[in-house]
Amino acid sequence: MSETIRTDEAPRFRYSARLANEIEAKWQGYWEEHRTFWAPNPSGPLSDGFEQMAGRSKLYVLDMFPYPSGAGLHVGHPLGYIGTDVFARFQRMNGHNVLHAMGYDAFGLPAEQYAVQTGQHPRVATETNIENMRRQLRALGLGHDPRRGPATTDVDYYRWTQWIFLQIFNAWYDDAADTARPIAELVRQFEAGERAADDERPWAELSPIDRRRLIDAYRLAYLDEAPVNWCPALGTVLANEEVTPDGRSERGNHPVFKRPMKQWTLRITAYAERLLADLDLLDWTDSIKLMQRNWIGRSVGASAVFPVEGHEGVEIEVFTTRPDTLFGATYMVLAPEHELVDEIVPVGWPGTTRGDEWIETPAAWRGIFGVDRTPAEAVTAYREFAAGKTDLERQTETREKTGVFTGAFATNPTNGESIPIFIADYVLIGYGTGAIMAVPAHDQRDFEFAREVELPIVGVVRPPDAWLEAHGVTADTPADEWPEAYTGDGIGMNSANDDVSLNGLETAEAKRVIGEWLERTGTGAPTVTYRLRDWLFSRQRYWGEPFPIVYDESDLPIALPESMLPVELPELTDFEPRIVDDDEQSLPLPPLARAHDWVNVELDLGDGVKSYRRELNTMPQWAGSCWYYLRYLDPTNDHELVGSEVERYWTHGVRAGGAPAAGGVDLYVGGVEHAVLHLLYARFWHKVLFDLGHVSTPEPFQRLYNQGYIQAPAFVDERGFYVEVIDVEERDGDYFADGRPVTRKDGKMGKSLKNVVTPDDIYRDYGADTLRLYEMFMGPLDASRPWSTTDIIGVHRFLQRLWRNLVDEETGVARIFTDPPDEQTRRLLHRTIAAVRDDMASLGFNTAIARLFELNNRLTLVVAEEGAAPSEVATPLVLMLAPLAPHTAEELWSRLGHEYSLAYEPFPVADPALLVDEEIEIPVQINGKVRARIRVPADADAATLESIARADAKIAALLDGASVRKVVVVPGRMINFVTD
RNA sequence: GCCCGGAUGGCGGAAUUGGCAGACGCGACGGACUCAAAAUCCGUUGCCCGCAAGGGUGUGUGGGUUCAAGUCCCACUCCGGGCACCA
Repeated sequence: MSETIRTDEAPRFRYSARLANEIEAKWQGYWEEHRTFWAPNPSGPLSDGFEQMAGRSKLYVLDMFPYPSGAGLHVGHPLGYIGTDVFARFQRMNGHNVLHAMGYDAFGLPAEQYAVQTGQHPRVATETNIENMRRQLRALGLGHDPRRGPATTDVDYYRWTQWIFLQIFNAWYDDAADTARPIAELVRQFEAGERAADDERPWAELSPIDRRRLIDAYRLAYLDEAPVNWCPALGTVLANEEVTPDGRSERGNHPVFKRPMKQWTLRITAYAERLLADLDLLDWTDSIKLMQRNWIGRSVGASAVFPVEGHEGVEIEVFTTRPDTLFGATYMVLAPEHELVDEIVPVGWPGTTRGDEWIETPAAWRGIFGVDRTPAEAVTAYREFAAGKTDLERQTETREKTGVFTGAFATNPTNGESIPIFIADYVLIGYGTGAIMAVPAHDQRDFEFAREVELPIVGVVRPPDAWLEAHGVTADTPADEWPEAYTGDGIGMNSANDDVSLNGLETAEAKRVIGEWLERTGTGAPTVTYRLRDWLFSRQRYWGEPFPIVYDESDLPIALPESMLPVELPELTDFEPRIVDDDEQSLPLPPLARAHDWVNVELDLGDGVKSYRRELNTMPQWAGSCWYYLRYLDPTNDHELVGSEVERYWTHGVRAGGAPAAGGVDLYVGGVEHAVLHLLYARFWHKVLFDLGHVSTPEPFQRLYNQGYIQAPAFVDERGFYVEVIDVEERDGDYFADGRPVTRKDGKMGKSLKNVVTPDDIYRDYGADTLRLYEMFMGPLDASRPWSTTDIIGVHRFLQRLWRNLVDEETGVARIFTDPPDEQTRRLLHRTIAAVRDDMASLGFNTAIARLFELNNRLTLVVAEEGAAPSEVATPLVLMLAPLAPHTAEELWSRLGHEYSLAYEPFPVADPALLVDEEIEIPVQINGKVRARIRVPADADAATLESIARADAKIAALLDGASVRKVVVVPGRMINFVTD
């Protein structure tokens, strides 16, 4: 139910929704007309007015790129946008040249899916949605620079997205220099013989095709045939980051399958170490840094090579974090998909030795599908079993270890032991080398598998006595009688050969010694491995950026020259992704394949006009959002991504306290859901651009702030379905919809929970300033909090009272007197200014607003007495209100007699002399309990305070007869008498 | 399972380095204005005992450090988030 204000009876100039709407429309028009929020660049077409900014320091405030949804905004969306706007306006008043703008991340699935359903071009829906969102955001009074709001779908924009892709494609990572370099430098190194192909063949002996293959393998963007996340329901492949832990698509929650496919991949892993290390330069919350660290997943250990017996030159490389346990490796495990498996599987089962005894392959080794199969059959059966497991089954399963013997053996390089090679699905193809050495005594998974399959367990680290005791064993108990693996550190044992001994060494020392030995003997080396995988970068969609890539008859990719950009999306009428066949193994057929005239082109790429085939995939939605913050800086530049002077001006590092600054955006506000995906991808692209000299800072976002979500009451009926919140009524604490009981189940506001409140409703009932103020007042910006329509009235009343304190409700004329206010009011004013300044600087808008409430409450008393407000209070109060409720503040400012906008008026500064009181009240405690309060001079010393306290009648009475053991006096704070 | 957050009145939330718990707002209650209602204005409002003065108690639970703990330490409960067979 809306709070309808009976405007017909209210005074003409009472602050009501009607008046607020009038004021808001007026000032939104004014700001637009006067270009109030145009932030001038130091040079170039957007530099008009830069001289007037001389002496001001720059500030770049940024919101995460919004997707223009067809549903329009609900009140949860603009929370962060309001926060950045308040901060930007505050800092503008503090003398900064503030850049604040908003564009649209407009490629992507929803528009395309809508297009598939309706046959309407996605551009149409996208443009309508952007228009609607612009309207809703404009009504909020956000102070954006309207010249800087590109959409990723603009040809002028995606031309540069394609250009960045070309930079990435035409670069390689120079590990020695730890930087990306133009690919031409690599070609030159090969030509000059400074570098040879992996197979040692000299450049001169390579065919042109082989040369291209060789170079392509170094590029930061490369085609890779690898198992990828294939989502048939979406008709596309997905990046690892877009797949949920239970193996479903993050968008739409559809099942995702692993399929080998040839796809574009970006070499983000080359940057793993820098992405990790440079987190230290950033002012981000620890939790976001931690999520990035976890995603990158650095782990330190060693690689080791195990020769496969009977196969000359065939080796299995493993990674281990516990190289000190190498002597305890009693078997190996390959991931079922490992490429060596087929090569090493023998025709028949071999025998093996156990102690001195020669035995046939034990039944337990041959797998769970019967013992009468050949090794090849057993391997095939196991692979089918493993691949058939859905990810959900893997979740719910008790994680019982299964696996099968390949029939092959490897040699443990430390002790020469012959150890069997298994495949098992507890080893993942996607991590490390997809193969492990198994040390069952010191790894719980290996231990469980060894128990299951009857493999030997040899202890090589002596556990501490406490562990032995807790597990009911002694130091003499063989490891295969332990109840579980010992995975901690300890003293090495059973670990010596003629060349090296780890016996008696602490774990850390043993790791060092064996690392040296591995390196010396060429059987391995200390290594660092990352969990991060390269970024799968192609999608089988229509509504995305086409790749600036063509293929010739060799099927190898060829980058188009910059001069051929943009590669525009061809017009289609059917946008649906298809699959080649209707079975499980089906392959995606991108919609662009149907644009035959576009796909097959005649081009002159330097050696005459020839026929080429265009790349059919498009880029993922992340592509456009990886770099938009750079385009905001120089949106009209048609010969550069961003002009370097402009780029340096807006992104040079400023960090308080002299700590090393990463530079980039000064304040970046957005939801925590982008903690890994967008923020990792954007950092990666930025670093590539940095390495190649296109940007001047190593990081894109100096300070990141995660705003919370607006939650809202939601209700489910007996069947568990959500019901529209508007249909729910409350009776004595119970809830009913259409007379049926429903249960309250709050959650993030959104269409799916049917609990959406739109900003348009709130504008209508209260005005945009009330909405802004309410969202900022609800709680700290970084916390999620429940929307409460009843609470809004509080901030609306505040605006109404403040307005009434300054303006006659009947005539609209300001009621101001110029005499100074009383001393108490003046002191409160200056305390308020000091507190509001601090709060706004630290984004503590909720407490800043509370302070303004207090000052206004005081002003109400003054006005009641005097009939008008002292201008010495009114003026700073309006200025302090301006960032939060800009329309109302502008209107008051103008009614106070000012001709121009207050957007660049200096924010009030407190007089320090008025912040200190001469006399203060402090509590007097007896044994920690407050028994009295005394008024004392603010600078009274401890002795004075004690004597004043003792003189207090009540304290004197309570202390009478008690023996005071101790007196704690904190001058300016409190006094505590401790008695026996 | 591992790693991060968090828990304060009926509700949203305030509380520098340990120093008066509950700022500010909502709601509720009482009053003024009104024929009446809404709006507006004034007052009260953590809980318990008490007519009152006043006293007791109180920041998820249990313990500890301290003259003093929402804040620090230990153990736990619940809620939210991230990761998860990561070698």
